[in-house]
Amino acid sequence: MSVEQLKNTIFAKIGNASAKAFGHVPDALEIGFPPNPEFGHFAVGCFPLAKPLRRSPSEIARRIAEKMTGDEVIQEINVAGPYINLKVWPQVLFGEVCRTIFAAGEGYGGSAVGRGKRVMVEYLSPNTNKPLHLGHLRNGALGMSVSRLLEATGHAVVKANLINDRGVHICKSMLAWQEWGGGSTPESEGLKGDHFVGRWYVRFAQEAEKKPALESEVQKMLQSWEAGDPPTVKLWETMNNWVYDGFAQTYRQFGLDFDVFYYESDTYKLGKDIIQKGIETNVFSKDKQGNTVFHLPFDEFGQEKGGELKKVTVLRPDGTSLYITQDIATSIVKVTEHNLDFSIYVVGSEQEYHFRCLFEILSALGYGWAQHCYHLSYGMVYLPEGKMKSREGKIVDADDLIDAMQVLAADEIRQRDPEGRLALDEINARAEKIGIGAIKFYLLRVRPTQSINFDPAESISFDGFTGPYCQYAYARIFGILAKAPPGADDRQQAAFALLGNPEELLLLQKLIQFPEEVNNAVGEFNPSRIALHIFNTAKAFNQFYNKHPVLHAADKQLVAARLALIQATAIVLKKGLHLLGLEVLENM
RNA sequence: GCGCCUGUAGCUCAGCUGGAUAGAGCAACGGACUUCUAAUCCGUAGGCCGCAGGUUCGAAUCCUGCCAGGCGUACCA
Repeated sequence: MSVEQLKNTIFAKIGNASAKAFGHVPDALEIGFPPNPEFGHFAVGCFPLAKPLRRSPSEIARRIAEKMTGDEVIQEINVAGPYINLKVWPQVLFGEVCRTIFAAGEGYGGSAVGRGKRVMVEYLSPNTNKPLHLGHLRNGALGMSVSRLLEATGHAVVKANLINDRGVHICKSMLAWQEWGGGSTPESEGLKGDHFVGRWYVRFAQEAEKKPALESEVQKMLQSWEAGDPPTVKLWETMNNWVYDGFAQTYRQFGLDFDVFYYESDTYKLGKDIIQKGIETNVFSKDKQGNTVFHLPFDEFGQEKGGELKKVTVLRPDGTSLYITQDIATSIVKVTEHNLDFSIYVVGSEQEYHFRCLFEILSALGYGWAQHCYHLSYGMVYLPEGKMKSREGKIVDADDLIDAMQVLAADEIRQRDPEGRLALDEINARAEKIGIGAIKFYLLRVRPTQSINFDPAESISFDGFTGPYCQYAYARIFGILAKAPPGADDRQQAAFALLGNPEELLLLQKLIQFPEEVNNAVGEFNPSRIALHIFNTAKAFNQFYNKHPVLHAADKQLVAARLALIQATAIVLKKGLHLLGLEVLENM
């Protein structure tokens, strides 16, 4: 009997009793958990029956419960006001839940709701003129987690990275390096490629302040690039490749991966072609200044103060393309190349208007799939004044933060290893999982719409509602399993009837709820639900751990039952952390 | 001005498809390691759920108005 079947059994029983009491079989009841495990294991509120039966929820609960008796599944039935609280025999409750989890393994919590659906998650989307920063890390953590959530629910996921590799900002670092670089390279300077290029971008800004004429030189360089001037294109390729090498290192370290890369240098021309065709079909028109524009429908966008329809410019008078021009093309390429059922864009909330316009234009161009495009918008990451400034300006550099977190984690590990038994490799391997886990968890633990006030002290904490706290619970379980004598976890020996104290019940409740939370998280594209639930699971385990021995429990059957319970817990913790992009450790 | 988001404990946030006494982490204070890793656990304290109306048997949750902050408001990305 699975957890689902257990719930169905309860529904059936209540349905029967309701039929006896009122001649009415309810269809809208929901099963939940009582606030206090002592009330029971499951709770059913009778509010939805109040209207059809025209009686108070309390009376309904009382009269239904009167018609119910215990059986081989239900141990006890209690009424508390409008709630029917049920206790299930512990051997059934713990036994069935553990068996369900073991049978599903790391598939526990997943489902097949997305089977046959192909979905693209575009995320990160950096510019190639400077290194990644904290905002990119939030984007990356979100994109990766949402991808894994979709995979866990049966979707075929294509992870995409859209690289903004052309434009005047790219030319700035090119020009600066050409002028003052003196042939230096990332190798010669011992710098990551993206940091090296970013340095020239900053240099340009400094020089341009002194000498404004540089701005027009950059424009000239952009024109050379668009004209395909070989030396300019060569320079562009060289510097972009340096950046890609640097990004690749950061992706690898932060655990981000992609199935496909799109480059705006590839799509911006296609964008122009699509606009041309759209002009012929009257989707676009020219305004007085010579811009090619799209008029936004009044119903959804309203109008300008002057009473005219709002409009989006899709081509400048000189025929050069804009951000949205390229995005129109990329959106179309994505769908046609990958036959998508759904296309997700993980991009900050400051671009909400942009995406509303983009999807509107795609619709107007006749692409019905535009309604299956979704902008996964997330809030900004704000920095406290004056803190964590890097030399390059008021940003938190992604690589610096990752390094700093690993150093802190390594310090913590050494504190726990005063005799210096651990090899340096082992310390570093653990520090990487812990440090990166801390960052990802910190960025994912609030819902995407919330902006994050980056608090350096809190972000580096390993206590409380953090990734390392959850990882530690897993490591503790592993520690117990490693010390268990051979055969101690023989499940034939496990007497689940001996389980049922409040700590065990709370822990079990978290294991039962996990699949539902995965479902909610996917439905809302909201990994924070997983973060919260995994934290609560880890906390429930720690509470149990602190109060009840596992290996030293009174008898073998109890040891085996508790081992099964914590093995099931380990599966849920690992799976949940995986959905957030965190790795587990067997020792911390 | 208009649009979207946010406002819950000193701080950071859950709860927002209405239901059992509003929860958690951090910070503060007090406890628990000869016992499966104390990166842990237990306890204390801390709240006109931004304000005002309305709907409801019942509102942090839904509706209206207002206040405060953030983002956006298109020829930047």
